[in-house]
Amino acid sequence: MIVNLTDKSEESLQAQLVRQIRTLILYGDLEAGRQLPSIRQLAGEQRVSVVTVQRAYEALEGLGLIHVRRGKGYFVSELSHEDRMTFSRTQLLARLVPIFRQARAEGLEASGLQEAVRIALEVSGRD
Amino acid sequence: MIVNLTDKSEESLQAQLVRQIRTLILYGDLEAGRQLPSIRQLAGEQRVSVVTVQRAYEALEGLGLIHVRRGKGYFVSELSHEDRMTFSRTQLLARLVPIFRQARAEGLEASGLQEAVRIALEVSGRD
Amino acid sequence: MIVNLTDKSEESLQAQLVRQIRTLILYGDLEAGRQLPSIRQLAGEQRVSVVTVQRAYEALEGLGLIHVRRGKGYFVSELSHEDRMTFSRTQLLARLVPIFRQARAEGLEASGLQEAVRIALEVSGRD
Amino acid sequence: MIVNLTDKSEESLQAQLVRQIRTLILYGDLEAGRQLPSIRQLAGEQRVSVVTVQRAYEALEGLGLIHVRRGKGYFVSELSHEDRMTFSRTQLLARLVPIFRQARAEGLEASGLQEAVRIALEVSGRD
DNA sequence: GTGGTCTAGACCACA
DNA sequence: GTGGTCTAGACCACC
Repeated sequence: MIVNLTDKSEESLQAQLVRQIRTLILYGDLEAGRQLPSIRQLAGEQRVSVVTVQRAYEALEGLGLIHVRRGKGYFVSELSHEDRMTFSRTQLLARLVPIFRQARAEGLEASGLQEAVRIALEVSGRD
Repeated sequence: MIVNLTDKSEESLQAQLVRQIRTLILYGDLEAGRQLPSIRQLAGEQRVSVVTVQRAYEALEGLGLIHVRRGKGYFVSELSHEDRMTFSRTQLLARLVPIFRQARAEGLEASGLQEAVRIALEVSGRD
Repeated sequence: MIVNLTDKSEESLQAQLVRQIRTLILYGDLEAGRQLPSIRQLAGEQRVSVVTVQRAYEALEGLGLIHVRRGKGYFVSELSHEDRMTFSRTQLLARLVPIFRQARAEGLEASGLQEAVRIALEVSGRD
Repeated sequence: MIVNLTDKSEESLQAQLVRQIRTLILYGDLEAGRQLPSIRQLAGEQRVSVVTVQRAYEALEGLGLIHVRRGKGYFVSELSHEDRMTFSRTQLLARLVPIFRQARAEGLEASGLQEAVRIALEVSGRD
């Protein structure tokens, strides 16, 4: 499983793990039912503490994206394509709303907001 | 100057100060050239450590929104309406792009993104 | 013999085996003197390790519900109907007391306790 | 703050902390708004790891019984007497139902259940 | 001072 | 082998 961790980011290692694995699952690179690397294995590979990986896995479990089978390991949960899209859209919405509120509070008009959104959509679509 | 701080938020006091003062300036409630409350005064009013205010002011200075005059205090920098809009839009853009990238990485199509944006714009407009 | 195991429960496989076989015996589905499936057979049927079944049988033996005959296998022990009821009631009592103690320590009055018990009895009786 | 930990119990240290502090709060020994001992202090006093205390505090926060103020510490949340009773009753109910179901599955009649409950209530009320 | 995060070991129950 | 729990250190941002 491919993840890239850096301690130069202001995002914690745990958070980086959660975000990246979340992406792998939602995008479909980790299909439902597949076993995740064991806590110890991933910790070893990524040179992080077991506790860090464990907490990341617990967080993903809390999101309903993975589940644990005692003595077996962690597995990707069953999510329909629709489930995944709904999940992504909900999370996206939760992040956008406060940002738009802030921008509005600073005096940006709807037209300015839309312009910024248009550019951001375009920029994010490249590369 | 009206700010509302709470130590129940997960946003740090410093971050709350920066965000709220930034909003006051960009929205125009604090016009250019006006003096900000002294560090000690604001700290006293808000029951907050001097260091917290100090660092918040430094952050705003780094953003180019305020400047210090030795021995006088902090003042709101000159920004044309256009400057303010540009500033807001730039900051907005910087926050939106990584979010959209993440959503795209999770498989959300342009149509799904736009749908979420449409809803978020509407929701954020109510207040 | 009918048991249902799942590795999605937080109850260990061993504990699930003990609880379910215990129920079969106490309810009378497994009459006294009857031979239990061999360790290997049950392990095979249930896709579970031999060790898991072994330990479950040992636990049931410790409870006095089954006994082993060297070279023959495990058998359901002789228990009169009254014995079974006494056993169930004793086990029930042992589980209820600490729970009630805890609730009392949290300030629940006798009336509140009884109300909760009344509801729990009703809810557990449906299905 | 008085807690008693033992590593002889099969209950984890974390769980013991959660249960005991929960009791102190619900019973009213720790009144609303009061600051809990700092993670480090409690860890030192009780000779447990900081992480153990931290996870216990996080669990209590998840239950809504305490909350954290950054850089200040953990504090007991505001709960009306009624809130506390509701909380206790709900938790109690959640523990009783599966126990009663199990007893019923083993053939205990309503009368037997009630008899056991009666005795348990009495026993738990002594000392 | 506070909590938040992290490390590198360790022991346990369970499979 | 797996996860669950624990320890005893450590560094950081924040107050």
